[in-house]
Amino acid sequence: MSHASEIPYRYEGSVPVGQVVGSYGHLESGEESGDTVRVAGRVMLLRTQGKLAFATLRDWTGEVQLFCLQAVTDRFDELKHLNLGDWIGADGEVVRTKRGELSVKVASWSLLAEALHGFGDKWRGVNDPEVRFRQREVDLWANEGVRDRFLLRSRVVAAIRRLLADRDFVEVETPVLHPIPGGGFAKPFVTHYNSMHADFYLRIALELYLKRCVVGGIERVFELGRVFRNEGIGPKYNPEFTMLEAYQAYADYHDMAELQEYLISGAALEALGTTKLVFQGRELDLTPPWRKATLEEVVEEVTGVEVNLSMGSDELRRIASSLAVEIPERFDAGQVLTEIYDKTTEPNLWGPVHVSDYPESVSPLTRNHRSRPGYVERITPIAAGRELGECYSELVDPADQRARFEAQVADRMKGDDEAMPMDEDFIRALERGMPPTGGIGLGVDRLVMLLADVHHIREVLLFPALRPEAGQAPPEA
RNA sequence: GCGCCUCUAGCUCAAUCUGGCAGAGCAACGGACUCUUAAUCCGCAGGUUCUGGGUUCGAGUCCCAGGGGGCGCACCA
Repeated sequence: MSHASEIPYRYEGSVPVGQVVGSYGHLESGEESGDTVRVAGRVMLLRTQGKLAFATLRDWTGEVQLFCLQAVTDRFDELKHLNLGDWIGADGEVVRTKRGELSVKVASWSLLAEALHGFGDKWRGVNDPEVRFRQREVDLWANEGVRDRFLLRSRVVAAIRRLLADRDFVEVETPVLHPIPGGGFAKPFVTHYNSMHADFYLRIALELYLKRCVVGGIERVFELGRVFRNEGIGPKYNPEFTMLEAYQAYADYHDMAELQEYLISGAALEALGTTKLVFQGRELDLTPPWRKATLEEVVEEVTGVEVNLSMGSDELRRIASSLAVEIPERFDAGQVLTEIYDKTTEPNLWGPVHVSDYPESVSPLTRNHRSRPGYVERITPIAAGRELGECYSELVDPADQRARFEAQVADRMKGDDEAMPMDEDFIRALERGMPPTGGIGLGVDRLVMLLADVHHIREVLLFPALRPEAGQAPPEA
């Protein structure tokens, strides 16, 4: 039996439940306020008792009890037969019951939506991951804390925008469809543009277009957007994720490390009210300034082994082997050094710490170090054993950039399918003159994971990537 | 891609180890109840135990194959 025809098109004047609870905390048990309010939300629990009924009504600001009396409440018998999960709106006086529960004593009410499917065990909700992630709407209202986590995410993103605006950064939107994938190391998704008879790539990074904005005179520019990487799914990996990149003219990587601290600690402060948090049971203090250390220093701290790029490839490979780190044949000394750091050190840095100065061969868009040959000016902010982002002194010399791309193309020929292709458009932009510029990248999902204290990226993505459901054929089979 | 684990009522889970009538709570349905708080009480109903095959007098349970899902590894800057 459908009640669709009863559902109004509009429901006016309802007050957030949290506001009702906040405003009438002073009522004594058994006291009636004399004030009538209208509330709306989902019926979470229903306790009927003859000529009395109590319902728990939840909206996105909180819960309040509905107190219903046969003698007072319209359509009382109908109300007693609502389903858990139905949406209703109710008008009534704010009272506190004899047993002390703040309530709306319902005079009249309207059905606003019917829940035709159950929503799991009323105490334990739904555990099945298949339901939690494929039918997230169920997870959002059946499981404690899930919706709050996404509200937290929203606050983090809003905070990042505001903090950047406060430093005069301008937000832009650049193409998602790229003729040449660039700006990072990753396998792209390929798509086809019918009217151009050409393949395009979903972007793997924002970098190259944003730098062209700087060349064009947008001196502080950022984009907060989705990027796509054709990779496996894991606790920290989803094939599409949200990345912040920001570029600032006249700044170097130290300035950008400071910007990272400002954004990360500022987002924590705005979203959580503090920069001192607990992640997976361990304290983490994001209050700036963060410690700075070179890559070699942190490797030595964690492993007790001294490493240095000037040791050369053979010596570094011997060290890697002694630390049980496997190294692919094609790696050069810089890649070996970075691999040792990635495998042995980074997961053990609780931080927060800025790890600085990476080998040139792993950073083809980054400017050479001003005093350390073979290195580039790159800092990675690490907290809780994870990389939150990147900070760079950007490479601005077009000739150098061309040489780096050529080295990448050579790697690609050797079988590295994540090495960057040549991008002539980008080089031409640099040839028009790019001022000294600092850049950052920040993984928004991983930042939210840290602040929300969850260990799986699925918990901070509303609709994480899942295998297509069996039996769900694509539109064009 | 490799390894491990898992699949029982709408939901959350027992029964599986050690083969012997497939169960409970919640939800649903019917009823009682004027202060409940995961209300309580009475009643009723609910199953292709993921699928297929095998062993056995007898399989939810053991074996094989397949499927869904999870976790780990690999991939992943």
